Amino acid sequence: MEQQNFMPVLMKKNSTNFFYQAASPILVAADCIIFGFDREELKLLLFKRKVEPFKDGWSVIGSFVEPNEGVNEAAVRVLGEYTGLENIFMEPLGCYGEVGRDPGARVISQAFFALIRLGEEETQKAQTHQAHWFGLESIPPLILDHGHMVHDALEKLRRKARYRPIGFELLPEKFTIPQLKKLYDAIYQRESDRRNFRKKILSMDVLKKLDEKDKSTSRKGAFLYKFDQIRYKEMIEKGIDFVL
Amino acid sequence: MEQQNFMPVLMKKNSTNFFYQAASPILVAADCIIFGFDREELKLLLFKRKVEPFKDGWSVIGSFVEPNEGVNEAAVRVLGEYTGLENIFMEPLGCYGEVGRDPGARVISQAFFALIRLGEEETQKAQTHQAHWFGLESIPPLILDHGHMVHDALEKLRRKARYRPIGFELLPEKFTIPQLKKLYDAIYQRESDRRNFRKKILSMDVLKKLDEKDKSTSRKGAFLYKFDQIRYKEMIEKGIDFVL
DNA sequence: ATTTTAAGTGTATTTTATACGCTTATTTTA
DNA sequence: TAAAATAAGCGTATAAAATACACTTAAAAT
Repeated sequence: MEQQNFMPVLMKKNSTNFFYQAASPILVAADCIIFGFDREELKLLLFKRKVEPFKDGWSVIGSFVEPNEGVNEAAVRVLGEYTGLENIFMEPLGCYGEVGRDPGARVISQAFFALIRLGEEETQKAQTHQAHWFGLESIPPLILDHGHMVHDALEKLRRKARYRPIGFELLPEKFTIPQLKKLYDAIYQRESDRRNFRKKILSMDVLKKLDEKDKSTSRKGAFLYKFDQIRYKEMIEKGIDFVL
Repeated sequence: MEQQNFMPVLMKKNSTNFFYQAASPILVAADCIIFGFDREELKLLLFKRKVEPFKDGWSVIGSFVEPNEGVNEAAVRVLGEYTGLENIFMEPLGCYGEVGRDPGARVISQAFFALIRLGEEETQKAQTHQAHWFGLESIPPLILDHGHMVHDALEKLRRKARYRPIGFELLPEKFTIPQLKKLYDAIYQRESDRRNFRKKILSMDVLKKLDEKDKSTSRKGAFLYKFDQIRYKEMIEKGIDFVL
């Protein structure tokens, strides 16, 4: 935390390595765009910034990368700090590196996007961190280029969800086919055919049917399924596409 | 180039902004994985590193990001410095940010991949910079995590080429359908059906047929085509997929 | 004139996507 | 307690796309 922190990254300060000596260190941030699904709606986690500039503006969560942690590690740390969750699906979104993007300093941000299943606890926990889950339709203006990041994240989520079953990251371990359909319809903001959706997902053979039913949304009840990871890996190895 | 370069990124050195003050700047590099196509084979541009550590090892081209340039700008500069080319197709690949990835210092690398049409000049020019074009089958061991970057770049190229016509970036303005097929077969390392390939690409209606023929590869000669950018943009807007 | 070869055309078959009617299990209500 | 209502689930018919492969053509080489 002291001033000396500005330099330790340069281990060979007085070496003859011209290129490394001439280089200028820059602040690097890891920002996480976090999506959640509460079985009804796709949501985005935002929080009220505590520091200037743009204090009290809405932003995605993030932190500067420490000298002794990798960029991915920093993202995992950030996610843990704000949500208390570990082992969350997360992957890199991109680098935001314009010179003037942060008036506070020259900061480069590596953005990530993460997917979370929302239960009661998660929604509650958000409150305690001055954070809030927003429906996709009601996202407030964001600071810096965070609006841009969120836009890119949504696009990536849509693209990604087509050929990797990341949708499953947003559902509980056991889920029904109508629930899965609802999620995909939320991601793509469309209304797909119930019967064809079922046919397609079942034909992929990556779902394990359970004997239990979920009766929360209909009188008849819908059978619960689990995602079959082993079968999915086989599919990928054989080069079969997963397109929903 | 002087020592003062270490600090200017922090504009508010003595402000009350705790977070920014506590943050540790890090070296940021922009690295470019450059693919080229010489009408026969897909190739990768590598060069012999001039500085320690790993002097004389093969690496992709790159440079540290300057305080007064964006990360993307840095990539464009690097590409220009090494190839003399501008307006090249390039897009971000990802961030490589492990703590120990570069023993010379804590360096985070933002990687990009670029596509270049290879003529005589380009191949010659490479020589002058201690650079060399390698066929994909004969890539030498690379320094640091550059092998990893190249692997990722190839994967991304393959994925990307399926639904964006980036293949056209690798061909001259006028090209024949057999040439285009050869390129896609090189990217995917397969042998697709000549007739079906033609049918598919023509059905997309993004090629403008010219009256000229290219006779360099057959007695009969093959008609030359141009890529119809306007038509392509229309397609994208209508949400039509481009899959080869 | 005949052969050779890549380029180009056409067609038949299989696979996949889409549209949509019908049945089922269960709860509500009449 | 029978009828109505509804989400879940099943099946089938049609359209579109992918694949396989036979055939024709243009021009140079023999």
